[in-house]
Amino acid sequence: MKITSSIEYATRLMTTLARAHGQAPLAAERLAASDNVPADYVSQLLSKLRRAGLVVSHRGSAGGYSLSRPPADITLGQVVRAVDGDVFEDVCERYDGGDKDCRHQGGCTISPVWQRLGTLVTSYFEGVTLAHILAEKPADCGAAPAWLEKIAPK
Amino acid sequence: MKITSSIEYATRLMTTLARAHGQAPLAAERLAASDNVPADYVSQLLSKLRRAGLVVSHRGSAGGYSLSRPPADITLGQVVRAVDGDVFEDVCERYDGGDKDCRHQGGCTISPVWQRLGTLVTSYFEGVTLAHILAEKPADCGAAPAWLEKIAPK
DNA sequence: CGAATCTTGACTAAAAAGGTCGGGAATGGT
DNA sequence: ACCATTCCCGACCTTTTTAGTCAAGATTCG
Repeated sequence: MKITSSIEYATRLMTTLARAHGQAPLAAERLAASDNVPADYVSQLLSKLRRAGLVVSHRGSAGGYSLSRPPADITLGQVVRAVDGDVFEDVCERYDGGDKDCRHQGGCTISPVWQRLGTLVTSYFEGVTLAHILAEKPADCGAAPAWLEKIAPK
Repeated sequence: MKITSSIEYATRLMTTLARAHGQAPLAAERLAASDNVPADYVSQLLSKLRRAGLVVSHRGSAGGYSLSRPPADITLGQVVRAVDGDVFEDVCERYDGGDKDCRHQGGCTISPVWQRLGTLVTSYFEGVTLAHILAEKPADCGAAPAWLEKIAPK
């Protein structure tokens, strides 16, 4: 299980856009450079983010992208769904387990485990907004900022 | 993000073995048939599970596999690690984000989000044992059994 | 008009997932 | 001792997904 590059990249782009919220739009090429993402790939991701309604674009010189709404109103879940489809794919639909082990037969003790994990991950993503990410001061990887404690207490 | 077939299959196999714990070993071929997993694939998975010390094998006729310890002492995390390596891959190691966005530069506001998700998923997997899965009566997919509430309250 | 910028879809290369195959090495029953 | 049964292991193959590239076209601003 892992975070794909699409998700990583899109999150970086959105974070950078969030930082520039209220200011002039940022061109794809500038975003690519500042976030260290391949330029042509950025366009693709931004298009998806636009189709999902998370960013708005302006063409022409001085054009570019900006957030469609305040950082606090955009969740990571929305970003992930925009670029990668479902946050968590339903395993029961892919491997139906023949006669014994999945819901298609109505008797299944394993599925609830996957279902609940899906819920857990999905609600985690829904709980994190761009504003959360911005609010936090740069910190070493692995440090758990305070706001995360509320979403995912341990 | 999704559950791979290796994980799904391995979980089925382990659950079946757990059900037969204390009884005679089960041959790979029988396991394959009862869990509806390709036979040659099963062997591969069982070998990995054995190398990880989760099952023991017996050769010869009447041979087969059985759990190496009681179902309550085997977690899903151990199963996942046995067949798929890390439960959750560290995204920071793959995409280092150049100068700005990751720990390599010591300033990173996004990484904690992935780190915490990793922790969340990992500890979820660690919290579920084969005994938990066995204890639950067959139920429709999506139903959340009581014991899951303790591990992943919602 | 023309430069800057987005838009789209097709294309490709590399990696991972998913699965297959075959030859060999133990083991237990008879 | 023999032999069927079963595990053991690595190499191989196919398909899907991921990651990235490219080029032609459509808008917009100055």
